Amino acid sequence: MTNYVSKAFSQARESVMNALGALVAEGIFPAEPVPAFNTEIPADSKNGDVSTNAAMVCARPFRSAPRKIAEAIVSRIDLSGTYFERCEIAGPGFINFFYARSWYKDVVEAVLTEGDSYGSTETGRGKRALVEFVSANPTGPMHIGNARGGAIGDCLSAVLEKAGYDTEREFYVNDAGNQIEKFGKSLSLRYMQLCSPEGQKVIAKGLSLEDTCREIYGEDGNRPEFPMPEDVYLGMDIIAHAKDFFDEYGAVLSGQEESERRKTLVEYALPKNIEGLHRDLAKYRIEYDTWFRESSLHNSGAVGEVIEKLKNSGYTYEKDGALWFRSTDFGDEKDRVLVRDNGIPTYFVPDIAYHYNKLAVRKFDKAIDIFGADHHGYIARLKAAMTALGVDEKKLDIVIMQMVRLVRNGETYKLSKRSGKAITLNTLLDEIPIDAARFFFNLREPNSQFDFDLDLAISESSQNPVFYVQYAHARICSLVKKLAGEGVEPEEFCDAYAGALNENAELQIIKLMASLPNVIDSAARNYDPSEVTKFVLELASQYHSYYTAFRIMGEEKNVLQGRLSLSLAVRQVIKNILTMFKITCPESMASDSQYKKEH
RNA sequence: GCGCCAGUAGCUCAGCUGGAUAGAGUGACUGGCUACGAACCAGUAGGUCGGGGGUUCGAGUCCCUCCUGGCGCACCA
Repeated sequence: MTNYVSKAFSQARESVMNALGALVAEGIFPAEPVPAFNTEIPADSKNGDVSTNAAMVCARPFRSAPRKIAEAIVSRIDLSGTYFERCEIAGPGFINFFYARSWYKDVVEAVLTEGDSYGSTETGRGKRALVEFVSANPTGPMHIGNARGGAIGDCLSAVLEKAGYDTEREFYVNDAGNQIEKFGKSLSLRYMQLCSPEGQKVIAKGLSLEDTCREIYGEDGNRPEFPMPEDVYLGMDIIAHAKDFFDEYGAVLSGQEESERRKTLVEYALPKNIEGLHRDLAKYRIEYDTWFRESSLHNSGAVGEVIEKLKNSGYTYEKDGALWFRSTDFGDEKDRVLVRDNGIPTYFVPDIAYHYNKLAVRKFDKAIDIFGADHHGYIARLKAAMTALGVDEKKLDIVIMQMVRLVRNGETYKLSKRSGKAITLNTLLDEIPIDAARFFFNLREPNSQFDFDLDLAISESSQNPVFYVQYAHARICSLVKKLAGEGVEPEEFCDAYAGALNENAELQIIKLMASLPNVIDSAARNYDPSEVTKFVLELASQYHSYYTAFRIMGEEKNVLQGRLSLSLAVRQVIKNILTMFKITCPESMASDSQYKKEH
């Protein structure tokens, strides 16, 4: 798994350093330490394939003009044994290196021989990463924000895997605490409303579930006859659970204690909801390694232990009957309550126990959470707690994902879970292709807010960039088939074929493909899968352009085989990326006539 | 008021640790299928990189300040 960009970079740096060493030895330059200098790929290929600013940063210590230094370096530089055929001075003092043919040949060969594993790196080898994402409350269906979080989390996991990390995906199930209390309260209220005389009247009509709900509660689920308190869920899904239970067991719970009724209803509805989360996420092609239950932390005593550990750490105190964590000692804005004055721990405590479990118990080298932007204030206190517990907080990384604003007919929707009016993940996936959703949500970096235009996503999903990439792949498949029909099969890539790749467009494509390992590493380091998405879009774009400008069939043999090998390499790279993102990689697109009929 | 994130073409956004002439898509306009797939390509038009200071060989990128927008600032999760 050679990285040809990195290899060329280090060759360039080494030859510059050797030249500088010689110049200093000859007394031409003072024996000052060489400052750190950059090696980079210039934006414009006219400025070479690899460029360094070494001469410019040496200007000050050597007390000489950058261009003069560059000239001296170039006069002493030895490029034999490197991938470069020459170098030259340009602009204010850049030294620009130009690849020899052997570099291009080796890159194409590497893509073809490494095949499905091309692009993988060993950066994270031996390290275990845990990515926790979505972790939607099991009290209701998932919404469009979870769709973004799911796509980002799953594709980020894939990026980390490519970068060599032993990666696990995890869903944290909040099956305990206040949310569940609220869930039980909501279920109980709805159930009792169904048992009431007004409810019974409607049920007697034997309508469908949906119509029953509308008839009883109106469109928004909140009719004045059935007032609902502030702290309950109003969504139709709650009503549906209550109705299902009623249909199965009738009014058996109406005479029971409120707490008993809530418990029974939660035990009835929660597993169904969790099953629904599994189902919807599987449909979205997300498979978790672990579904971690919050309740397990309570049952195992881990929550109590964490309180003890924090007390022993000395970073807690009691005030107003509550137990506080001195998180300001670690840079948090204010201290936080761990245990309320009523003796019940806040949500913070099981969350500390959970992250302690990830890092100290299960010993992951990296624990990565995908948070919605509304939780960003939570990061400081969580890291503070890790530090207080003696866990290296640098192992905990939080990716902040900005909220999705839903736009329909030019209007923005306010997502409200309480009212139950949010667009569910399931609805979204019914309306737009999964390929498109997974790609679309990884088009921008997580920490950028963007509008999700539902009209656009539905009516013009064929314009989604994912089709552009898939089309490039299908085109190459089609080309290979066509050639096979003419009796032309791809042959092993050799010097003669490589030598026929002379067009600038061809060399650019090869350079782009060579950078995939760097893109993977960068995306893993920045926790940003969109870097990979942008890369594959750029590759598809360059290939489409190339394909239109140059012919392959009917060309002289070396040219034909050279271009065919290049095309096969492009196809391989596209396939590797789409596959890692769990996006289908079609060998043919729907036929043109069929496409036009549909649009 | 305090904190986090952002402001780049009409719209949606790229722009890697400061680098050479700021780029795509989309919309508008103009061309290209008897052609390896036109879900494609080529071209034209569109910019005071929110405003103002500063740092240096060099700033969309770093620092300060102001303006605007999003999100937070619970003994909710």
